[in-house]
Amino acid sequence: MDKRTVTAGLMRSINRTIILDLIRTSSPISRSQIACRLGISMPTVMRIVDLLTQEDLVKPLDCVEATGGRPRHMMAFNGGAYAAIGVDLGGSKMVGAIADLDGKLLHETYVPWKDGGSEDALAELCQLIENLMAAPRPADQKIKGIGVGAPGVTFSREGIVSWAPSLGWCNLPLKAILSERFDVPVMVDNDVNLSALGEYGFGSGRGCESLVCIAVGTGIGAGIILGGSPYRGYRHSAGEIGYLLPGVKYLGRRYDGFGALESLASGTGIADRARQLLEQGGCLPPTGVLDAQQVFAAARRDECWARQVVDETIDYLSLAVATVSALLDPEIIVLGGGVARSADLLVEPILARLDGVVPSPPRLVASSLGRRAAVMGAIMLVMYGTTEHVVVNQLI
Amino acid sequence: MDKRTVTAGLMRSINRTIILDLIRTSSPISRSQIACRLGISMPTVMRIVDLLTQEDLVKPLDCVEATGGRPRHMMAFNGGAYAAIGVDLGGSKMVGAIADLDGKLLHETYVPWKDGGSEDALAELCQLIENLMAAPRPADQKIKGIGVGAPGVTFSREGIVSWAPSLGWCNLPLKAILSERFDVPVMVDNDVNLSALGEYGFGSGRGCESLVCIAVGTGIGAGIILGGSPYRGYRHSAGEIGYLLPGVKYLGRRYDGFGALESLASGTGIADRARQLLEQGGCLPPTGVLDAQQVFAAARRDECWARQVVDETIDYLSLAVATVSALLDPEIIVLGGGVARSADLLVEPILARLDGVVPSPPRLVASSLGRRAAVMGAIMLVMYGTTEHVVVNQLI
DNA sequence: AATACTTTCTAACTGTCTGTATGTATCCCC
DNA sequence: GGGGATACATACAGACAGTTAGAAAGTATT
Repeated sequence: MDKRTVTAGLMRSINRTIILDLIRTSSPISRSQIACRLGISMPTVMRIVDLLTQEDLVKPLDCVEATGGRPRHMMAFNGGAYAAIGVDLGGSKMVGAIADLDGKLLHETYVPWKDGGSEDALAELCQLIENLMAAPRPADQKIKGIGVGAPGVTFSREGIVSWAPSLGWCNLPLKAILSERFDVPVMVDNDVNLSALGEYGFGSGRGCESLVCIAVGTGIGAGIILGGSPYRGYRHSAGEIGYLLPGVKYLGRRYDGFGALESLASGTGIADRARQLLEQGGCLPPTGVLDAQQVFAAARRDECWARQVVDETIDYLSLAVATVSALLDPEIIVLGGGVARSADLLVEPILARLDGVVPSPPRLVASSLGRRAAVMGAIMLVMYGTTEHVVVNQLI
Repeated sequence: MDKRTVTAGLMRSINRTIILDLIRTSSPISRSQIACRLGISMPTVMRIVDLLTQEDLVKPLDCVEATGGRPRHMMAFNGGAYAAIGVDLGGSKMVGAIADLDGKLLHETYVPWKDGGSEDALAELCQLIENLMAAPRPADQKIKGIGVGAPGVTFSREGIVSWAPSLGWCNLPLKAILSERFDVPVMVDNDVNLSALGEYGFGSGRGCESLVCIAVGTGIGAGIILGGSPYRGYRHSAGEIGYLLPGVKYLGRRYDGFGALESLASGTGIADRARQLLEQGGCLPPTGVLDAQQVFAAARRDECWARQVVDETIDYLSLAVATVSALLDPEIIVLGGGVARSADLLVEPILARLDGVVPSPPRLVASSLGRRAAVMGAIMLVMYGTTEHVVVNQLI
């Protein structure tokens, strides 16, 4: 595909993007500060900030700052003027929220999944969106759009969910369907990419240049943000670290739908390993069914079998973190997904195991958004996607 | 760091970059075709192509193409007008070349490394460059610059080799030294990044959007090209796949200077494993010393011990390829480095092992530039680095 | 308190670049 | 040789960022 040529209009879009991002991350800030910080002339800043103010994306504050000369009039990002709807279609649940562009939650819903076919999932999604739209919020607040994260392969540019087995969706043109029905812009992406975007915009990775979010839940996946932009790969399957191989002996098999690493270290894998260990030892699992949460709880109580399962989990996750660090060297690695609720048991031991193992040890932190990460990422996706968000890059 | 704002001048640079790249990859091409292909107006194409012609980067051809109307005057990239010098400082050798911007080699030298200290390496490098500059070439051909690939950690923007143990260099401002001495632009980068850039520009990965070059030599490293640009990571240590861990049991150790994977599957590692196996079996290595080349040669003769070593090597490399594919999903993976001379023994078996293992199987091919990859990458680096090479990217 | 100084903000103008519109050149086909 | 088609050329208009100079609104100084 050919690169994009530039006209005066796109030049304005690029500068607008940069100024808006600066205001968003540095409010309150005055126009002269923007000019100085970006090395851009005052009139240009004036013109663009005026436009942003007209669009309600930026608002002047009352506060001024003394400088020895004429005082600065401070401006701020006006995230409250718009709301966005974000939905995270998980493997076993659906989390939806409506929030303003500052990331302030206005309303949130959580719907556990009834196991149904494709039609049902779509109908429930529409119902959820309708409920969120009806939630009470400031009278003059407009809706910017809807962002949806789907568990599977997505073509985010086209807005198509190409393959989401847990929903029974195949080549579903979700963007077309939803934007037709709700008459607002709709953005679609992979749920793990959205988690990464959420952490990048509102969570542990705020202000970072590059970030990888390792989401450990039903499966394991990684969302990759490089230079502020989600990296999706040539065949839309970057970040599929559930398919990493924790050893040569995992080579000779087929992994259809579930990868080698995730069959060991995902929530499901943790529970499986615990069950096996207990059965081996002659004990029955505590309550018949057993999930990762219970394993971690038992490990906190220092039960021997659970400690062993958790230790092995730490080993496997260390492998994943080492891989990401050695290959991509991101500024920060965020541990997310359901298992991240037990991140306090994981982060330090993983870092300890990586000492001396990888060339430059990563910053590894727990998700600060928890199960809301993908939803917040969807808000971010809408914010970026509804205005031309474009930057220049120096090759080399 | 703040993103870059745009003025009319940078707008011109961007469009210039895109037009030049199109001419380079699609010569011969007419100006009207460029306008049509890029969706840009004719006058703009005219103006920029005129400038490029004045700079001698583009030349009009005599040939015309009938169209039913006024025939197209074809233009072509004029790579022959400039030469660039590329040097690949390997762990055990120094390869240098002078080539024109089409990638046509004019002269090449190969200097095996005498083991000396920092001063020696630099002096020999300077000598090599001087020899290359003195090589006979077309009279009117100007020299665009010098590109150097160093085996270690480099800060390519600053032109500093921060840590190259095999040369004894630490924080050496190579760019400053060489550009002072030779009075031409100098670019510095990691040798593996340059191999990737070479394959991307002139080798197996020509025209690809993203590429990972896995270089298996004394060590193992990967060069990563995403969106036409080398990706180097936040701490300049992306692509260090020599440090991948082929199993949980490799966790509890320290790897100083040599990673887990490369101690098994690099040229050195292959020789080590072969030696161990032979000693175990009571045989002595054929000639006392033993290197990877000999192991592959023996495997071709179907000697049992060598087949086993090669099979294990294939397993380890499959792990590396699977990792790259699962995490980055590049358009193409190129197998390079010294071991790639035996790529015919490796590529097919690796692909076979990956069938059903990774979500979307990669295109895996052998390097087509061989030991010249990094040198050609250096040429590429000079070509990109000496003119403002800049593009726009849509975030999201 | 009046003045000088400093910094922010505003307005008019200039320069650069791309696009549009129109004109010209050069072929093929009849 | 004329009509049609396509490529190339030129003149002008529009959009945008930068420059310059000046007004506004404070603080420091005398």
